[in-house]
Amino acid sequence: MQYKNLHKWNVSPAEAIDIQKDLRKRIVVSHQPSAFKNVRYIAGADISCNRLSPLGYAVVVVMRFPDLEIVEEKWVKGEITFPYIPGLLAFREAPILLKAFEKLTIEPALIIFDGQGIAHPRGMGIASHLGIILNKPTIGCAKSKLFGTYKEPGENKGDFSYLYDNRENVIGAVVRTKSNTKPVFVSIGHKIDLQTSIKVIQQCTKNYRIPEPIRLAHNLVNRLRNKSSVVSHQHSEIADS
DNA sequence: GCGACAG
DNA sequence: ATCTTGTCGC
Repeated sequence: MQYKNLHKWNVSPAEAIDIQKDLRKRIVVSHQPSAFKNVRYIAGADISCNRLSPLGYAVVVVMRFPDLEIVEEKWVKGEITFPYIPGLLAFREAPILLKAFEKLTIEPALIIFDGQGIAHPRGMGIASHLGIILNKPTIGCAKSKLFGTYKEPGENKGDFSYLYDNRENVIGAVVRTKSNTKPVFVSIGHKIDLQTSIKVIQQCTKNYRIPEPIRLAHNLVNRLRNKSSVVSHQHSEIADS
């Protein structure tokens, strides 16, 4: 999968904020839900990092839609250097995620990210940021809130409420993907509308709170990290003995 | 000054 | 996110 480098990543937090403010103007908000009637492939992406080393993994899983069969999985191992700073998640995760996207041979019509889209202090969460760079429709689906106010949605699967910024604008939705379970925070990433985003998230959710594309990406990234920790443990045992 | 704060 | 033990519910 191809993309254009729009800016550098090894920047200071202040420079990162300037980049986000600049990219904000380039978000495309779609108003045509019907445009996704013939979606064939949906991707989910996630990373995993070790507390002790800068080495981490990134995974992209592509699934056929709407049957959600896995059609491609790509992963990379690499350094994750930028620290986690609320509001600057993309600067930590995007560089290694892009390396995984480079390996994709199947072009997904839509990508779901584990994090916010426009439901962000500067309207530039990781889903919007990577949507612009990859030039693809994207959705942000986070496990918790970063920004905005909302009322708790109903307790049944399918119930949702809206997320608002401090001027009463709708910036996302709080969606109950599983009954009696914490909701997820859905927002537009790029080139999509909120109604479609909610619908896609619901159609990608089976028996778990987290929609399948990012749930499986998360699973794989953790399997990779655990596998490598077993190997290094064996090495240390050999060294100790 | 204080609380909130994706992963 | 990661680490980490038991515990509550479907």
